[in-house]
Amino acid sequence: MSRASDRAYAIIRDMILSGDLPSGAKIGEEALAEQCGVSRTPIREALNRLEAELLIRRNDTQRSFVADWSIDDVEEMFELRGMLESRAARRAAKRISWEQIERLKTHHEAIGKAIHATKPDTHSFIEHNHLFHGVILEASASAQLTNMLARIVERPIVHRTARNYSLEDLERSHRQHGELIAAFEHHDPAWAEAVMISHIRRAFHAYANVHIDQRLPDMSQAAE
Amino acid sequence: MSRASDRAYAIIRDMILSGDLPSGAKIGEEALAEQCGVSRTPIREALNRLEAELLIRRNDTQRSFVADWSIDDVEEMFELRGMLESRAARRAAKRISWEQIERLKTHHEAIGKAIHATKPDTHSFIEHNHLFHGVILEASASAQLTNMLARIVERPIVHRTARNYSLEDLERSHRQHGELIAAFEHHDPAWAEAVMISHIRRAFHAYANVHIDQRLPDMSQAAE
DNA sequence: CCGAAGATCATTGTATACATTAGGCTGCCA
DNA sequence: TGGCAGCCTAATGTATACAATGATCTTCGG
Repeated sequence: MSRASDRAYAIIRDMILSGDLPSGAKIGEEALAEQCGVSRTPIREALNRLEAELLIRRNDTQRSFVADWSIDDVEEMFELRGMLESRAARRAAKRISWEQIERLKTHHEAIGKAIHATKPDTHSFIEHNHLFHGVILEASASAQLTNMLARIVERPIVHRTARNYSLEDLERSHRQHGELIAAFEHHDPAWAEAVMISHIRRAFHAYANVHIDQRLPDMSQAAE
Repeated sequence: MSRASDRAYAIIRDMILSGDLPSGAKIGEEALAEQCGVSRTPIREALNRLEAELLIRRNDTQRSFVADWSIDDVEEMFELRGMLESRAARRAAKRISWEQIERLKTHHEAIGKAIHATKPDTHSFIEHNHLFHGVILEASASAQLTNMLARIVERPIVHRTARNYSLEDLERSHRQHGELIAAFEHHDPAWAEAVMISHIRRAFHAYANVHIDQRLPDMSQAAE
């Protein structure tokens, strides 16, 4: 997209993700325009995008606020992501090319290095993890899945999840990626789908354990 | 949303749905502004919304075109809709109130009347069908499901599907709605989910039979 | 003293003018 | 004659000014 509105989008999103703009905070277009150094026009475009991604809510009179995510929202988000990503994996398994599998392996190795550095390189992990899933989405060849998942993956929780992974979590995630690659090499949709479901659900529980010690959600309903 | 940008959105969407703007047609902001009687600013907002709904595509240089939907895209759309709506139905079954069930019954009756009028009232059918599914979405109490389905339901194919329903299709749809209400009255998530899946898949096949006589898609893979 | 109504202020919606950039046309050169 | 280069045109991106609308504060009446 355009330069200014993209910058504004990135800046505002980071302000929300970093907690600089706390949940429920009022968002004024003019104030943001000043902070971002652009006019209100690109700010408005950025706010529309952020609203579509549910990072921002608007009250009945179009005033914007930072959305607050309850634990139930987070759980629902992970489940939707699981549905969509597993479906993408199934489609990808039928269509993925050897070139795409090679790229998966490249990111897979990079993640391995990031984990086993003297100190785990979380930033590199997140980066290549994102690219890894991006290749699968590309291989799924579904504009609609891509469209929907794009809105989910950039959300606060997904970022904070990986940041709080233990070494064990990181290694488990890495192993699951390896399993996904194997499923793709065999072009086995059911296998890829199953691994992906497991992968996302594991991520949810890693998040839940860190962020809500007091409440272990009853998964018997949700996970079924 | 705002008055002018909403009107612009509705006008442009109708131009696409009616085929006035055919697939692949170039979309110029200024030309549309003139046709809609507003300035480019609300037009741009409308185009962003339509792009998010995949009714419009943008090339690498931000120029807009009417998206073309292949039969595979349509199939994928129905499957995504099935996933999301069945999930909404499951959630709704756990949470739906008697007041909401009453509203479902109201729309159910209205649909019945629309079907059995001297000449089936397609417009009324579509309207109350939309409201019926809207109540379920409301009862699901998931902002994220609502958000995602809102983008899908307004798409060209969904509209054209009902328009081409035979009397038999209409009655079958009506019966399935009745079944859904029963599932909700018993607060049975599995039942509601199953009926909804069947409901959406039936809609897909009704669409496919009308629009592609030449190719009956191999559902063994997709439906699975 | 409390409540309601009106005015003022703040914020968002729209229009227009300007900047920037991609695409195309024409003319020159090989 | 074909291809490339530079200008020209058209379309999008951004800023700013203005309009409309909702919120808040003040004041007047009960």
